[in-house]
Amino acid sequence: MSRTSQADKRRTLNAQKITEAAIELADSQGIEALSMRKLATQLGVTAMSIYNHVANKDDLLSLMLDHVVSEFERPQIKGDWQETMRRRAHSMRQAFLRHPWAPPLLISTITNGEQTMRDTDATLGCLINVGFTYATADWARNAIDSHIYGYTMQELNFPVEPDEYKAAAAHYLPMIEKSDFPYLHGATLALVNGEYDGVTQFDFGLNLLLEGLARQLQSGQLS
Amino acid sequence: MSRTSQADKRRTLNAQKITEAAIELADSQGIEALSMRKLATQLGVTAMSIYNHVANKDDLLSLMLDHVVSEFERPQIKGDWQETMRRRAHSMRQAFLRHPWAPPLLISTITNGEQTMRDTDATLGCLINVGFTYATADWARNAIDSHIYGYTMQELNFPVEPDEYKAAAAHYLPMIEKSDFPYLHGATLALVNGEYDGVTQFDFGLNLLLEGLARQLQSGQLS
DNA sequence: GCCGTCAAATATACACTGTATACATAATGC
DNA sequence: GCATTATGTATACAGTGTATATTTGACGGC
Repeated sequence: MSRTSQADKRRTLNAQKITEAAIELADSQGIEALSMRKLATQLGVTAMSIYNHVANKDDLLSLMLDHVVSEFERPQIKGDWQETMRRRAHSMRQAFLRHPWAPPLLISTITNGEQTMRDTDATLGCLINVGFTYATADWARNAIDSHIYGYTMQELNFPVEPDEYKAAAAHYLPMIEKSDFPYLHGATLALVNGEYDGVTQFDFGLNLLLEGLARQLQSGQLS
Repeated sequence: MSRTSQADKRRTLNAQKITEAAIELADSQGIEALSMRKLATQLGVTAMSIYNHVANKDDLLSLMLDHVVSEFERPQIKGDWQETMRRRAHSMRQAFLRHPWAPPLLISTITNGEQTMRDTDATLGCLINVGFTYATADWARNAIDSHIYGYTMQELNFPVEPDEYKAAAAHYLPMIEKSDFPYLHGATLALVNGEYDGVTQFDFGLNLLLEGLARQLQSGQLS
């Protein structure tokens, strides 16, 4: 038994297990709670053991991010490009809601891993396949991703359930002087009175982009 | 002289000076270099002195962010709403290029200061004034801001000057296997060959949004 | 001019961070 | 079975935010 318990203590660690435990910790406790010592404790090991499998914390974060990217739905090259882009966008938003620490890091990290390259390749491929040029496919991907990241980060910033909006608005209303902020006051009041449910729509902005792209593509401005 | 130098050491600090020094430090050295001790040194004072004027580091960051927001061009309620939105968007991007640490914090911070409220109020006001409802104005602002934040953060993530794109692409090309990433490889090659300058366009995505909004507004879908 | 009061600057300390370095130990190749 | 190598550990260091206690200097009333 001493032998097995000792054996258990050896060769149990690897980069994948570390990455998974780190993601779980960041998901449940927040990214600021992810320290090498806490992660090591979670893994039943000392902090320095981790460094036998990952170069440093930045390296670990890259592994975590690449895993998140692997959860994006990979575009099919053939098929309805608008629907493909929509499915990818929705899967990205869902992944970000599961891993709220990811978007700021992902968008601010230069060194991207293999999954990121696969995602970019498939996304560009889908667009190029329907007539976009390298340049316009890049512009389109850039605009779509801007919306996905920007929208989701705003959404994560204000984590209020649809049925709580009214209460949240009522809470903030007294701080918003009508004379100073007439429109903001009116908007908040509309929320309190139930004239507007406060739910912004991910698809609203996404559709504006996709419809605009489709129109420009059809009129030959993008090919 | 001892009196004046001593007097200089007293009553010289206030929240505004601290905020300005902190912004300067973050702009020049990066947000990760902004520590209370370094900031104190910059101000010729000890770290704990700062706490006589700001509650804690989070409070300081809020002050810094509100200053950044004050650099946004405040929408006029009357006037061409598309042009107003465009001017605001451009001024925001410029502010973010000056203060690259700001976007992730600004988009992830719940407690927003007075300047943020002024910006939101004026933006909603401009839209409501031309026929948007509280709901559709909120959707529009949300979509536009998503693009501004998302685009700028992507841009900051890849800080390559236009004339360096070719060299950067040539550097990355060997890492991108043609068989694994055909489209990414092709796009990078197009950059190396000068067929595409690599400059994505802030206005490309912004125009898609504004034109789509204008069309929907005109057809009565937003009022 | 002096002196008590009070605000502002400081000194010290604590718990926590990432990680360099040196070492111990268990698994593997010959 | 033994040397090598891989993996986990112990210790230490510089740096972080900030709580607490203390000193210091400016100002109002006499």
